[in-house]
Amino acid sequence: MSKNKTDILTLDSSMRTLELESIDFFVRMMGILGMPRSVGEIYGLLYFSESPLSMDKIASRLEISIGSASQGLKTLKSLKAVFSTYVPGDRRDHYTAETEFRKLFSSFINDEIMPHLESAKERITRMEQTLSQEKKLDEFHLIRLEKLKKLTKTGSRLLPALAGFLKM
Amino acid sequence: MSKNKTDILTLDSSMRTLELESIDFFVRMMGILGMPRSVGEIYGLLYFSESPLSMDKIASRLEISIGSASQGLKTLKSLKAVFSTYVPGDRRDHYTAETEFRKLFSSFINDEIMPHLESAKERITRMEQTLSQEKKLDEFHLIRLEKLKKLTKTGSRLLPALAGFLKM
DNA sequence: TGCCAATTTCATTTATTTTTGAAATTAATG
DNA sequence: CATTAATTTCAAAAATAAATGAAATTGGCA
Repeated sequence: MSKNKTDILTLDSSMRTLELESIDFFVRMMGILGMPRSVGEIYGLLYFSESPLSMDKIASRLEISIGSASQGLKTLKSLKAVFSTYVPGDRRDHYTAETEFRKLFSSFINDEIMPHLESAKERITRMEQTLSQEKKLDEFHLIRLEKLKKLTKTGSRLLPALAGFLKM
Repeated sequence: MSKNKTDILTLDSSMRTLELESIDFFVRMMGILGMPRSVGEIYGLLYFSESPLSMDKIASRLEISIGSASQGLKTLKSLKAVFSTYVPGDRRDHYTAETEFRKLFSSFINDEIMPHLESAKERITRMEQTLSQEKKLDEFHLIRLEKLKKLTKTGSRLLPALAGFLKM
């Protein structure tokens, strides 16, 4: 289907302007969070789309490959940033953006940050063991380690709380 | 000097273990924040170093080029994550890690996040102008835009407050 | 069941980022 | 102020990440 630009041209030009700004907006936002361009593009497109879009429509509107679209949607689905919507009479999946940012942050924090914090804690435990094997009492390194512990503890308390606290 | 591993071998092996864990720790942490490997390595080395280190000592301990060390220190200085310490009788600069994480977050938020939020706000303003030029009242897109506004507003209030709130 | 559209996967290509290394610059010391 | 150590800069190389495109897989439907 629509490998041409018919879809684009059916939008009036202010809508297209808006769509492009939205895509640009989310490409940058997702960029801050370390997400690849295509992920931001897809989310930005869906965010301002009134109807759910199929994968091939997404790919053709954004002029990216279906491989990229599939990969990007996979990422977005795993972050719960996008979900499939049933469209009668069409066997393709159709996608809608999750627009409650609180949810997005919540799964971003859980999926992308918390695992790192957990392994950081394990590493700190290992460091404590190493240090306690030392005969001499090493004040300096003990203090440094305490700071790291506080850092990870604060992080793993604060971040999930934060997502819950948001009203968006 | 010391292009050989004399420096390393003067550390007893538990200290070296600790140093390596610290480097690894911060390589990963900084990685989450999108910082290159060398930046994490340098910070990790300095974090667990009792004395300030010169650039060439940093480069040789980490086995990275002086170009990388210079570049990485530049980044860390701009983030106020590292500062120069005067060492008598040595004409080289010596570096010490800032260990108050609150400060680090604060300048990270100010330097790396806030500018994006500011330009996001400008983009939203432009989008509102585009939308208001439309004759028909477009409920859907208005709501979406409102959400974006709330997002940027919440972000630019919450993030700086957060850094101030931290006790680390 | 067998067909075919839709989607996923993944090896290869392309683009981007980081590191290197050497030349240029800066700054301290005799 | 000339010399040389220290540092920065930046073009090129190396490493890494992302996108492509085609083959493999999945899953609905006749």
